Amino acid sequence: MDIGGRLRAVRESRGMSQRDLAGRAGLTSSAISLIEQNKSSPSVASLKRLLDAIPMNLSEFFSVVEQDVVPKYFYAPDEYIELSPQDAGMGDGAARVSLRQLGDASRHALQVLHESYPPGADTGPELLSHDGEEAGIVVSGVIEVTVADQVRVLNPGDGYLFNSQLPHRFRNIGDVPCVVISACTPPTF
Amino acid sequence: MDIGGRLRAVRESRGMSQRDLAGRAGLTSSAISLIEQNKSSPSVASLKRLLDAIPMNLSEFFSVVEQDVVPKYFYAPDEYIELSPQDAGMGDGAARVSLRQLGDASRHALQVLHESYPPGADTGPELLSHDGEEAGIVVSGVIEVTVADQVRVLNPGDGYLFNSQLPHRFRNIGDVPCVVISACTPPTF
DNA sequence: TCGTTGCGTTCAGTATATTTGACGACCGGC
DNA sequence: GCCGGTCGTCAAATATACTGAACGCAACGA
Repeated sequence: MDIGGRLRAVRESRGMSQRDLAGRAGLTSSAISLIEQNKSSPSVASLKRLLDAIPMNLSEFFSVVEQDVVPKYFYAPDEYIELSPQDAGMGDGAARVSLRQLGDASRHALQVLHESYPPGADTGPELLSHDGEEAGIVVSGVIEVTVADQVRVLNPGDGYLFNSQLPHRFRNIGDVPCVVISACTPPTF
Repeated sequence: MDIGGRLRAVRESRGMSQRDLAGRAGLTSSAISLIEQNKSSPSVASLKRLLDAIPMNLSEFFSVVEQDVVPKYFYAPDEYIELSPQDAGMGDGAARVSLRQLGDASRHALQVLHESYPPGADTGPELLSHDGEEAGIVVSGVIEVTVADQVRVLNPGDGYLFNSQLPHRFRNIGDVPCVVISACTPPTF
């Protein structure tokens, strides 16, 4: 939790001096100096004023991600990571569901999956996970989705978007596999 | 910036009392009471101790989105919001690109798009945006993607995943439209 | 060699966050 | 009614963040 180092990096990347930033944020350069040396821990109110002056929001500020040494941006189908429905918190009825994940989610803020549900597949009520959000679009086939107390049958082109904390369930009620491309943030498994 | 209300909501969703949380976080319940009433603005150090005890990380804490009164989870194709390539920071070569967005991204942490690039479409080098990440999977057609100094041609099933701060560009170099389902976090336009 | 300008840091004093200890309100059991 | 327990809040004391005025340093030009 190197708040000071992070603040200094952000400030310098904007080409501001401590006094510049102090002026815009309505603080003093002394305070910024102490914060950047981790000699004081700013109140949220003060940190927000600093970030407003940069500008950057608090959520961004705290979600620093390391960059790969040789960054990898592209993935062929056979490079996807196969996830087990179990790890994803799905029930026994989802044993044959294919979950293929783009890249290494543990190193990213965004998790994208290529999901294929065979006919009859049923995730069962999934365990609650993080505070993140989940969304997806149906590419082919038909799937019944339950979120909290709502049930809907989604056709190709339809989508869903909800808070991951809500109980949710996917069932392929058709007779052909259903392919869905989905995204979560932050990664939940 | 209702830090207090947010903290109270999170604490109560975990079924903790102020004293419970105080015990686990090494603070006192009085401090929590004042913070929840927005009568004091916690230092980042204190807030982190509180969130560690919940547990939740700072980034998640600050990326709060309002929940609809009657929450909407499902979207038909005609309910998608049509975005203009201009607003997305794309160049003139992308005028005919179709960008259809799931839900109202300004109220969510996750933005999912159904994108269709006609033959010859070219976004040009896109403007840098937030600190978030961008990812997607090609559904049909062929597209050339440039990220920083890397160029790749992606076929159906291929995907991409990179930090939104990197310069990036999409070009449909085939002779049929290319459909991509993409996700960003946090929403950038 | 100066004086000036701009940088980050330090220090004593002030404002504010946090603790300690107490209060009233509520609830279930007797 | 009257407990014992738990809840959130409040008031005074203490710890800590922040201010305002210094300091030392390096770069630049007269």
